[in-house]
Amino acid sequence: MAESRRNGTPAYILIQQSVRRQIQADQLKPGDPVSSERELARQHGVSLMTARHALAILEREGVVERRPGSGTFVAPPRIHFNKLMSYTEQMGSRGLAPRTKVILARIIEDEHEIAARLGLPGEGRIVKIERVRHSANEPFALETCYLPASEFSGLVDVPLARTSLFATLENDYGVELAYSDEEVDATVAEGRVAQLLDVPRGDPLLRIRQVIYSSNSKPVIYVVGFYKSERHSLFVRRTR
Amino acid sequence: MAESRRNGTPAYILIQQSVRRQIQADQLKPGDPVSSERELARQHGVSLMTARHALAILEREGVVERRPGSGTFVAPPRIHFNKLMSYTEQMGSRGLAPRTKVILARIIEDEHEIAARLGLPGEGRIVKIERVRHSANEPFALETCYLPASEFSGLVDVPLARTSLFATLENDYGVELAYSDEEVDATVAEGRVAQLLDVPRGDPLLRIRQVIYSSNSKPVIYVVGFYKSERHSLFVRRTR
DNA sequence: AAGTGGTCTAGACCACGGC
DNA sequence: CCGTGGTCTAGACCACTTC
Repeated sequence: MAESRRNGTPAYILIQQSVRRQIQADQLKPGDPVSSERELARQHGVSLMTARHALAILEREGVVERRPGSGTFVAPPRIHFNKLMSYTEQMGSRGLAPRTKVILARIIEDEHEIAARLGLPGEGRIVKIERVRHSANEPFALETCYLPASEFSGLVDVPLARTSLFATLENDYGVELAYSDEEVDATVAEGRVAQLLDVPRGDPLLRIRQVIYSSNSKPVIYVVGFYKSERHSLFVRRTR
Repeated sequence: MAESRRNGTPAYILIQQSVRRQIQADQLKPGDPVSSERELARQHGVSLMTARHALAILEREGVVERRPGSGTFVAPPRIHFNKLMSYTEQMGSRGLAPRTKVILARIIEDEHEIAARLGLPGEGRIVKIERVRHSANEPFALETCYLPASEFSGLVDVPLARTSLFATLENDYGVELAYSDEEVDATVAEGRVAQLLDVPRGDPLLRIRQVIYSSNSKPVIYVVGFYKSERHSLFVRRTR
């Protein structure tokens, strides 16, 4: 095998990264042609199939569009359908600064239903973090996260107002978040939720309950979120 | 190139089909091992990379799971996350009989916003179909569909109370539905919607606006749906 | 040790797009 | 026409799981 890999990283991932970097650095804009398969293969000293593999994954992720007979092009600014992203990442991808207020961060017990969602025994200790998300100095979401305290009790001391929960988990705890299953429905604002979101009671809210799993399919976070309806909608892509 | 293709169909698609057939015919149940890459390659007289390609696609579709060092296995009966299904199909998959009442089916004009969603010129004629979905003899959803009248004006005469719109489009019109983009938010029941759904005004409703595209990426249907919240929630899977 | 999936090579021919 | 992506070959080594 040619020494196309610097360390243990597969060559096709290095190629993806190099293309992604060019897009991120605005050297390539939507619609611009990406180096062709043959070109990438040559540049990286790699076989054609390997360069193809890299582009195939970028295409599947929607980063790039391939037009047979014509070339490979940077995909138009896509809405990130069905993409698991933290609030920080979502805001960042729109060039906005996230603002978060932590309402509560402590360890709770005897929440059997939540423990069950996390696959924990009934009396499992749980980290509970309640945050209000702001945009334009106005609250628009209330998100309550629950995590197993056995692994993540240290989170209660992390300054989550300015640190991303996703980033902390991935960087400091070595957790690789992989996917989430969400249940979406509609409710109306009441009591504490109405108060924290600063909306009249009776206003419609989108409620999203999600379980986020790590790459080994273990539940890591259970999140219940309430979103002001006129400020937030959810985009989903379904395929047949 | 070896004559691995009978007609013009690529070999990797034929391999996919053969695996799918075995699963469909219950010869392979969830958890059962699928023939290994090398075995499939031999069976189909094809190179390893080609067999791999076939399995890679089946994996991406969630049909199959690959465990390095171990094998490839039929994926467990997956909940159809992010799957584009008609109401009829959804009910059918739960063993329930669909019940639908057609409120309105006619051709409208001068609906510029809707025409825009369908990619039509402003004054395009549009088929509008309004239906109430029932379950347990109780209305739970109001769905309004819009389609370009240029192609689908015949739909106003189809008995859509007992015929699936998806099935009609796919069978009678030769349209291949491919994917949909949905925007989900929360509203409250008001006026005509509250009346048709038989709920008090002010009750929370889930609103889903979706554009359904055919396989050539042309918008075919625009649907606005209102769903009783306590009877309906939406499941979404996101991946990182 | 044998078998599996994951990565990779160095070529090949095809259909199609744009000039 | 040449360059592009799409398909394909006949091998190879690796890390891993299973026995």
